[in-house]
Amino acid sequence: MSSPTIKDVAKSANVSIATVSRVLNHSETVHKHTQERVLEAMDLLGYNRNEVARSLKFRHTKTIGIIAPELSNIFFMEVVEAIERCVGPFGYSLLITSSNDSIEEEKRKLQIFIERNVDGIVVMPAGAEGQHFLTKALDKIPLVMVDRCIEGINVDFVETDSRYGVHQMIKALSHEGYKRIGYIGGDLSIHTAHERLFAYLEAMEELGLKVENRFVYHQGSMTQTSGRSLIRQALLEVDYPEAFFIANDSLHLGATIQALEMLSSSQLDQLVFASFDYLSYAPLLKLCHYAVAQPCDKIGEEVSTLLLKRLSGNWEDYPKHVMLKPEIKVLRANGGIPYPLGNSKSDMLSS
Amino acid sequence: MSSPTIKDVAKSANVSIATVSRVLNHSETVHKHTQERVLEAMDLLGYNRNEVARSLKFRHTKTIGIIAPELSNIFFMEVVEAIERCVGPFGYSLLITSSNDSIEEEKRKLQIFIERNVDGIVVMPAGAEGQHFLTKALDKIPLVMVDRCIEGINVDFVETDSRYGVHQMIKALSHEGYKRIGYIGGDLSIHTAHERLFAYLEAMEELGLKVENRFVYHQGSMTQTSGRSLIRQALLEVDYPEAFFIANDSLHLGATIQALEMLSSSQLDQLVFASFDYLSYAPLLKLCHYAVAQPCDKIGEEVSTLLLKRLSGNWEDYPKHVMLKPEIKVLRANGGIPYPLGNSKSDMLSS
DNA sequence: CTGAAAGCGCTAACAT
DNA sequence: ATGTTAGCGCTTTCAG
Repeated sequence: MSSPTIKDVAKSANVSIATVSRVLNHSETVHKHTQERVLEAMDLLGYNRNEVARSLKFRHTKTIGIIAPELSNIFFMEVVEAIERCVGPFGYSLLITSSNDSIEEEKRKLQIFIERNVDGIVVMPAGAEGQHFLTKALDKIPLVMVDRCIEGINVDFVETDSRYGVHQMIKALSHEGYKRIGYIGGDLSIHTAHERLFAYLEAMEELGLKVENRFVYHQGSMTQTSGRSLIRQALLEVDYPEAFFIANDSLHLGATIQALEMLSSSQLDQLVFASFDYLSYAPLLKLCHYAVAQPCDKIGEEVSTLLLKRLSGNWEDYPKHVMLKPEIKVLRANGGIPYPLGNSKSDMLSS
Repeated sequence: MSSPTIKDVAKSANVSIATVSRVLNHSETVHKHTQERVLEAMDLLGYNRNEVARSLKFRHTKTIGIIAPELSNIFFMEVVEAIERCVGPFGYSLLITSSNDSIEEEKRKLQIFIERNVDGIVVMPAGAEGQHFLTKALDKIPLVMVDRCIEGINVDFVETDSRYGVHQMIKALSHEGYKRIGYIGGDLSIHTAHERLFAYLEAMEELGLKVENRFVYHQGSMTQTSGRSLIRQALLEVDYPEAFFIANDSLHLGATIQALEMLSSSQLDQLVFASFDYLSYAPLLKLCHYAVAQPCDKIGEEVSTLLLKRLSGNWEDYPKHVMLKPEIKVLRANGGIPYPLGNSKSDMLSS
């Protein structure tokens, strides 16, 4: 009928449930012979430990809740995969859910995680609003944010150095001779969109390049659809710039596809991109001369380390902000040309 | 200190725990005034329901376990997203894990799911071995397989009609005038690799096209890396075919990138692909004339429907095999030309 | 070395 | 309308 419990095993092996529990937990204090009988009984009945009962007893579930804006995004999933590799060996499983880029949904999912007693939470926030992270229950649950952070919410946070990455992109474009560089990004309420726009502005200024506001797009979500429509607006102008920096891979994908559709091949030869992110299909983005590759594995590792540390009760450096250096890719096949890396404030990085 | 329980709330509101439980469960039989007091107490203490305790009581966890060969694969994650959309409204959360394409890992993850009392399981099997799915515990847990099935394991299963898709691809290529069509796939122990190879062979025969075994590759996993190395072998021959059918998107991606690296642009003009899968970056796969787009959302829906049905105790049509018709894409921008769809055995499908 | 019993947080008879 | 209590499956003192 219902799954066998230690009670059933105990009866079958003619011992008490305490003894069954002992062999389950590899206690040394149980007689060889008894142990065998118990093991046999377990086998016979097809017994499986009930983790939810243990969870109730121990007040931990050995699960980490993860909230991502979408699941079908390679970047997010690569860091999730890395997290699983890191925390899995410690017995943790992942409860993964999507916020669908909605704060409301994020709120709901967070509540579910709390009620399910997850031991830790990692979230890639959907937006700039984060009051829901201030709830009392979260005082006891380690929470680390990834990729996007929220102003006023001081929690452990790991991200890639956007500023460094963007500066390198603009520098590379400039070094190649481009003076007019447009920008394609997303709504400023998205942390990375905000960071990257300002880094772009800063870099342009530093290099003495003029920013043409008409070609600086920062609206909407950072999706493929948005990428298409933004670049479309630009390409509809007669005097659009030859180069664009694009703030993430979805936008980049959309922009490339749109450009391929709208432009003749000679026009295409005159259009160059540099962008954030470098994922599995990056080699196909032919207009791209330079890209910033985020260290997904490393991000996952850092998140896990932080989580495991908090889980073990160590809060000494809370809240910690870890900033990872990305790798700069020069796509020579597409026309990118190597340039001197680094700048006054950052140190060298291999490509 | 520790999270407040109904006990704390009861004390604070000066009622019994039963009453607290009643307001928690929206029982009608509690006095308005009492209810208010309880609600206030909850609010004051920051009470959250403990789902683990409820799970123990109810013997269900409201969670569905999902095992995918990898998480950073858009196809898998799109179906997972669809599943979440379908079962979420019924209160289910997803415990998602990767088998890393390893049977051993799959076995381990399955055991974890059983011990955690997931209510249902969906798995995209890593390989052709599936003895571990025969364990007694699974008699009580609905399990549905997706995309790949395992011989001898009769469970609910939903897949895309590979045969139909492949036939259409070969037909399209043939209609466009190609007579020599190679095949790039994976190890036959992978269900889809097996299905698609035989469909290819069958279609070639049906159309009176000669199969050249030298250019029929079916080995290794269906990954980007494998795609690169397989097409490389082909392109190293002087007389490689002008057209190839490729069995999935990762292989396709690898093959395209490799071809782009190895071939001159005039050689590239002479190379044509048709393939299974059509994902977000598909428009960039320039060598592709035709593609089979799997209905990810529909797959997720079917899986969910089946799962929910079993979960509600309805096993009447078990084991059910649902086969979904894919959509055929003609990539005109890349040179694909529309052709008469359908064949003697299948009915028409819009493109 | 083994057993009895309490308790983790909650629900649901069964009482009152 | 509300309180008392047993019990979900397990671990863990405390006794023997």
